[in-house]
Amino acid sequence: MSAQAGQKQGAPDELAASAGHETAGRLLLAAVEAFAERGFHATTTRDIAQRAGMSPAALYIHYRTKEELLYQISVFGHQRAIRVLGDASRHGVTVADRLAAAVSAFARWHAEHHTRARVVQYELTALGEEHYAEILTLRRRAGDIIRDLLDEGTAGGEFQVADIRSTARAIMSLCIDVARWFDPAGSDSPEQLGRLYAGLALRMAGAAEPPPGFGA
Amino acid sequence: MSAQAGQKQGAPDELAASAGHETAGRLLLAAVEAFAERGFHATTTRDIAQRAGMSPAALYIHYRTKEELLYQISVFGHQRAIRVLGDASRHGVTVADRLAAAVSAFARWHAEHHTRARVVQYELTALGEEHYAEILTLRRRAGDIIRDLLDEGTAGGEFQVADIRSTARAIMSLCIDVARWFDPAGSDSPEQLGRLYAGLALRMAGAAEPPPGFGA
DNA sequence: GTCTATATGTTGATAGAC
DNA sequence: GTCTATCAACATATAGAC
Repeated sequence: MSAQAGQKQGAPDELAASAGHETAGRLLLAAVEAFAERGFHATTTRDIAQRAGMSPAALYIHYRTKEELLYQISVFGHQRAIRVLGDASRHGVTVADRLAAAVSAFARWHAEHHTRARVVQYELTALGEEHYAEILTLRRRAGDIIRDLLDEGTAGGEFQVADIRSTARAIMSLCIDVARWFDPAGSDSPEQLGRLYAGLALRMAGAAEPPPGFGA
Repeated sequence: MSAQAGQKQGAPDELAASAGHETAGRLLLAAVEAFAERGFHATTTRDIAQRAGMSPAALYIHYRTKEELLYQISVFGHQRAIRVLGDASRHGVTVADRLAAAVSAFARWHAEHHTRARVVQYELTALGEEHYAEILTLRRRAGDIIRDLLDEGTAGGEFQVADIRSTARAIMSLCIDVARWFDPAGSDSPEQLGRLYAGLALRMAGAAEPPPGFGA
């Protein structure tokens, strides 16, 4: 795969652009692919540089360490995922609509960006201590979005949830795990998956089923 | 942590025993911990040997390669998880009871054995091609257990599932992801988690809610 | 079966030319 | 800003003594 693999023609990648420098952005995309395939620790700086079409030394002009690459990917990925989740969670009149929109968007993000989601969700522990703590703060924000929706829906009688904290965690967990198994060559599109997961989340929340013919 | 970390006093570990030789078993347990902490590729044979209290060379008396250690862990772990799932799935009169039992047991296994479950579920891709294919066959069997239950319940009118294949995958996915986040120091016990997840799975399957006071 | 010692290659990161 | 060349540390796996 080339350094631009996964990059749609003419659609500038946000992650690459976030680096501020063209070469730095290319290295960032190369690192995502390498980390997703082999994991952070097993990825060599040589591999990253090679995927970006550069010499091993070039990496250190743009990033102090290999860990800094992971950190940039992690921060940006979390920010995007949380934004997608948060925006969708304000998109709807009823709480059920908003939960469905939030879950649909979050699951869909993990399917569409499954490669970088894999790095974002599974390589966290390779971060340095300070960077790790910083990311955990971001993650708490994401969990709170779902929990607030369950809180609101339960208080208003639209949802029936015995354990809000655990149920919110389960819904997040369901969406996150998409990054592990999703295969773009499989039969489900990210959109279909999002719709399906929205329905599952509503059921998990004990929301009243829509009458047949509505939704689904 | 010592090589016996996680090992309850006097309770012989099945995984260790499966090696057939005491030292080989100790190396297997050491490898599980190392792979879970750092990932397969990033784990050194020195680290494994050291955790088992042996010299680096001792590993190669019992295992030809580092990959063979992962393979043994993977086969045994999958066999156990599938057995736990399959046994529970025959435990109940109604389909709903059996689905609840299966999900409860499967989620609980991932919580109780979260360290080895992490290796089993997330280090698959580090296996050699043949070993990987072998494990995939095992995994398909696990997925089929849940799918068969959804099939049966839907045919009998007890469940309401639009997309059986995807819903079965989602239920499996929910349980598997427990290995990623479960913290034994957290507030939920594996048993509580199993109960909660059984209820969530029933809802995902569109099973009729038990009247208040029954179950939950 | 376990050890010490080591062969052979690779690693993250740097030095210095251009 | 990028390259080639390189360092010191570390990797997997093996040889041979006990």
